[in-house]
Amino acid sequence: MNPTDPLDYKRALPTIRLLTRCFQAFERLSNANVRKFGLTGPQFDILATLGNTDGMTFRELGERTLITKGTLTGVVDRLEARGLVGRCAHESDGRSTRVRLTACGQALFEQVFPQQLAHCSSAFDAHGCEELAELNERLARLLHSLENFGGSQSAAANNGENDD
Amino acid sequence: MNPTDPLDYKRALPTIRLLTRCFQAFERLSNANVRKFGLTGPQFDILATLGNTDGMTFRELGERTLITKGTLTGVVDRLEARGLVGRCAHESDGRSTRVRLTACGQALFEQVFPQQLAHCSSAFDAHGCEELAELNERLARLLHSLENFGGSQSAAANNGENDD
DNA sequence: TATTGTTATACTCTATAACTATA
DNA sequence: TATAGTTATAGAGTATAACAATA
Repeated sequence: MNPTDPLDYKRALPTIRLLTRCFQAFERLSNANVRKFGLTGPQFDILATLGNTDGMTFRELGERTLITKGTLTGVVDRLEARGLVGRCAHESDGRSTRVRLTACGQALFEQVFPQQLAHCSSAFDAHGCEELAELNERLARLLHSLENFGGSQSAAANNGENDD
Repeated sequence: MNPTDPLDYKRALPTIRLLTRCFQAFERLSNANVRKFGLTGPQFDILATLGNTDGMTFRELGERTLITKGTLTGVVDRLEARGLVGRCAHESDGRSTRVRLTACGQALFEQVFPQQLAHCSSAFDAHGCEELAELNERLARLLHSLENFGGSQSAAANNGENDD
């Protein structure tokens, strides 16, 4: 049972199942909370990515949230229609648009983000810091493999940096 | 830094980010392959869940794939329109419908499932069996917390048992 | 009354590609 | 020519709730 035996194509199956189920369980938890604020998952992602920044271009926003440009226009449209984000011209590149939170969007971000984090984090209460740290190490290694696999996959996305 | 300190609401954030990014990276990998067969993610889920079974009711299929009944009708409709699954009356309960793979669906399952598994598993090649086993242990513990959190969350789903 | 599955509604996201305007 | 973002199209999944048939 060589760990890199190409014939043993089933060895990753338990990991795949667990990863999927963990994420789905987390997402249910997360979405149920986010929807109370009238936000969808992608909308919250954008709010969280724009929070505590000067705003960013569609391209940057797309790279961070893994939403493609055509879709992003629609999602941002809906947030703009609700007065949560605004578009403004880029200072130096006439092709670019900068998206940023409005005062209203910033207020919502400040209300939702910590509350959302607290809500989701409480599901991790049974797990000590060391346990999480070890899990993180292993997930980080796996992430590296998954993102660099094949080469046809697009460059690693670097999701939001908000940590307050 | 008490591991269960309720005030430390940010301690789970790195885990949440890694879990999300791992799953997204895996899903890109998985979906890219599945789409070559003209299947969407949910459609493949259903195919994989029905494979090597006698079929099952909508309720059971919904519990395993985490797709709600209204949506499930639509997804099954599309698979049925392509001749991959069929509906038949339940033997003992007149309210129930049994969904099962057609010969054509079974053939597609046998073609796609192992190939998909091999495709996805190769992204795990750099990880030894012991490393995966430890990751699995930790994910299983986390899954238990996530699925049992709050109590308002529905019972744990038990995704497919296909392992061939 | 409760459950199974269908139907209906309305929306959000997705993939894809053509298009514009700038660079 | 290449890039940034918009528009158009067509579909597919989602949440929600009302509904019919059966238990």
